[in-house]
Amino acid sequence: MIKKEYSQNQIDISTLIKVLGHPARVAIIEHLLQVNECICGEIVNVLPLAQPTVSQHLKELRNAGLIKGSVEGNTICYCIDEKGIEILANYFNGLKIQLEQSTKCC
Amino acid sequence: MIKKEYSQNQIDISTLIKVLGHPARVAIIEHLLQVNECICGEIVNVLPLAQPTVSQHLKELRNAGLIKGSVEGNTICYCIDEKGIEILANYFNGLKIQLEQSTKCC
DNA sequence: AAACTATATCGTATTATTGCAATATAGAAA
DNA sequence: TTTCTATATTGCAATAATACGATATAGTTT
Repeated sequence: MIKKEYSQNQIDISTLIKVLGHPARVAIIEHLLQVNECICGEIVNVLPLAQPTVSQHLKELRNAGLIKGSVEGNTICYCIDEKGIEILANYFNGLKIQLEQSTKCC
Repeated sequence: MIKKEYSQNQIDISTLIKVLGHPARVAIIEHLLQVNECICGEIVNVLPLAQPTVSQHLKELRNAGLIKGSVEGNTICYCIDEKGIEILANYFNGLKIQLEQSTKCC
């Protein structure tokens, strides 16, 4: 019995991944990618969700470092935080490369 | 009010992403990557979880197309399914590339 | 066939996530 | 300063995810 606990990396990356494990948050990222930046209200209009729910999803994305929001007077302008996306892209690319180098299995 | 529903792609990719949004399932993938292939029992020994729980996580990974399991007599040999990993790697790499091509924001 | 081993499934308790109405906050406009 | 507009927060109900003991299944060994 080895019974290792999860490594900090495993916890960190799964926590980050989890944030995009919801269609609303994927839709937000994809919308921001299309329009480059937009105010919160636009996202509320685009998604099939009420304003408080969108606000909640935006908060999670922000906490995770996947989007940034900057206050502009009355409104808040959101855009993608490249760093978060890059961490994810690098992680999965790393897995893919390791896979390519390993021998075929069962 | 535009209020679009999620696209099928958004639903599919978020569903796939979600499967890796748990440290146990990340740990399983990473272990399989290290050892190339192994029987279920080994994963039970490595993770800090009871056998039924591991079995459940393996099922989810398998249903999502992230691992494959082949029966070998009494035991089941699991290994990574490259296709699932590749879908994820490609998705995030696509986001990253689109980001690099877009202009800086707020 | 009886006992053993490896894995899966069932049932269920616990906890986490999601969604939203109601409300708070804070800047903008009147 | 009142009203309006944009966003956040609170409280809570509904649902989903997680973990595991108990048990089922199926191959293996004796």
